[in-house]
Amino acid sequence: MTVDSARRHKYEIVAAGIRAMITDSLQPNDALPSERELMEIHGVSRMTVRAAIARLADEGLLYNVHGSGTYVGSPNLFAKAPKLTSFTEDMVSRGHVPSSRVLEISRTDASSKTASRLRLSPGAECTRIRRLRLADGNPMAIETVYLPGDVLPIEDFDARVSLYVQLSERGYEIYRAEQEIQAAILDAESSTLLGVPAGSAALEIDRIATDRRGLPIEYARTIYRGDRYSFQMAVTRESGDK
Amino acid sequence: MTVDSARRHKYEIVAAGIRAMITDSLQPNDALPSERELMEIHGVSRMTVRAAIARLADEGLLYNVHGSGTYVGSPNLFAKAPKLTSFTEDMVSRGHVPSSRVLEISRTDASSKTASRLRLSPGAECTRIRRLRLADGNPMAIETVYLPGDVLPIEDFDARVSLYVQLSERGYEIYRAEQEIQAAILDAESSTLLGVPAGSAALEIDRIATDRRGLPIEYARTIYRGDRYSFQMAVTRESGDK
DNA sequence: AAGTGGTCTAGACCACCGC
DNA sequence: CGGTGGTCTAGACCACTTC
Repeated sequence: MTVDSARRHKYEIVAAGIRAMITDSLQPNDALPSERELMEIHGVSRMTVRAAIARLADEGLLYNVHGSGTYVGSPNLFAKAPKLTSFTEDMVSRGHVPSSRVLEISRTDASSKTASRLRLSPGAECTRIRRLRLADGNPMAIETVYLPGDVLPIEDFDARVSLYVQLSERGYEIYRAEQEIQAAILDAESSTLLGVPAGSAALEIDRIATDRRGLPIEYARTIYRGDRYSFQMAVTRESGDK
Repeated sequence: MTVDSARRHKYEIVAAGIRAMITDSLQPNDALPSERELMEIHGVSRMTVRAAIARLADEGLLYNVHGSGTYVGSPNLFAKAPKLTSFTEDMVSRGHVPSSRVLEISRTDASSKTASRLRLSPGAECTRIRRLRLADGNPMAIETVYLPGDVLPIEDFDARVSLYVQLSERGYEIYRAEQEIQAAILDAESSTLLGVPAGSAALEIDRIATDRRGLPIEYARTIYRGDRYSFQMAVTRESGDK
């Protein structure tokens, strides 16, 4: 039984019902009952059925064919579209146990580049946190985070608590980010920290994270070991169209 | 005037109207008229207004705050969520002129890895196309594409026409893909082709592309010059939730 | 308390697919 | 042609923010 009585919205109940129907008795590319049939099955209006289906289609669990029907997606397509995650969340979702070692916490004046990324005036105060990030106790990445000074003053940072949780507690809710993924080669210092030979391949991910209003909250540069980390995602054609 | 009389759906007309309103007279974080007001302005029902707003919010142009209003997003957040693009489309959107040089076209028996990626039986026939990809005449990437033999027999391939167009003409509509982005280091052959020193950093993007039903159509491995190419995208938190 | 977006109903017509 | 998903209407109540 997948009944979840704690759900608040009807479309969530319907979505759960469809999920159960798929795992119980449907194969990839099988047709779902029509939207009108699902209305009667769940005793809801068509819009509610469609809201549930839209949700599941976003996840790649279903796909629609206009004029024909709604079908079950293929199992190898369940990989989800990329979303904004902290290192901690990312590692947990990959089945690793995350941890970290603080390399540096300091208050600095923003460089012109950092200032423009965080939309601060040049030379404004910011907090810089550099950490070695580990997965299952093994070095995975080196992360350098810059925060505007008033977002998280250096003296308030608690190394034992997830950064995103600390930010949330102070009223800064990260919502959106722009990321850039580049290839890099490890220098002597980084390769030593990560425990690989100098000159090894690495993945560098730069991120500017903002709240809903577009106010920059975090600029992070993370250097991942190329031999242990890759970035995976599902993409579709005609993103907004359809 | 942004009036587009050729639009088919009402929500597209409303969306165009909101777009014009933003560029004409609104600043980031300004509030939009309420949904009820927009109903009257455009003479449509509320659901139509909401469909238009949802569209624009997906693009990052707007954001909603429950109980408060709908607001204009920040201009630096207009970068869009990643979507499935061919090399040609990707380069054009970056403002480059794409071209390519065919290095190899052959019919091969799928290796066990390739076969499993394309969901073929091991040793099945497939078409392999290896091309040097250029942007503005300069080497940018080396792309190796594998297609199931019945999707595009080797003798039907036309090097002068975009691969995705050829596939579409044969009834294979690519819709979705899973991509993996990794760090790599160029070997002697690749670095020569790309015109950079051996040992340079590179970005490797592996892609399995399928149609709506999840049927694999293409497996592509592309090695990009690390000094000229980076992968950029916008991500949000709580992808499906909200 | 008033106004906002979020969910939901019970209908309707249209565009498209397959027989 | 009937059945399907896509769009749309004109209402309603709820959850939340703001004052």
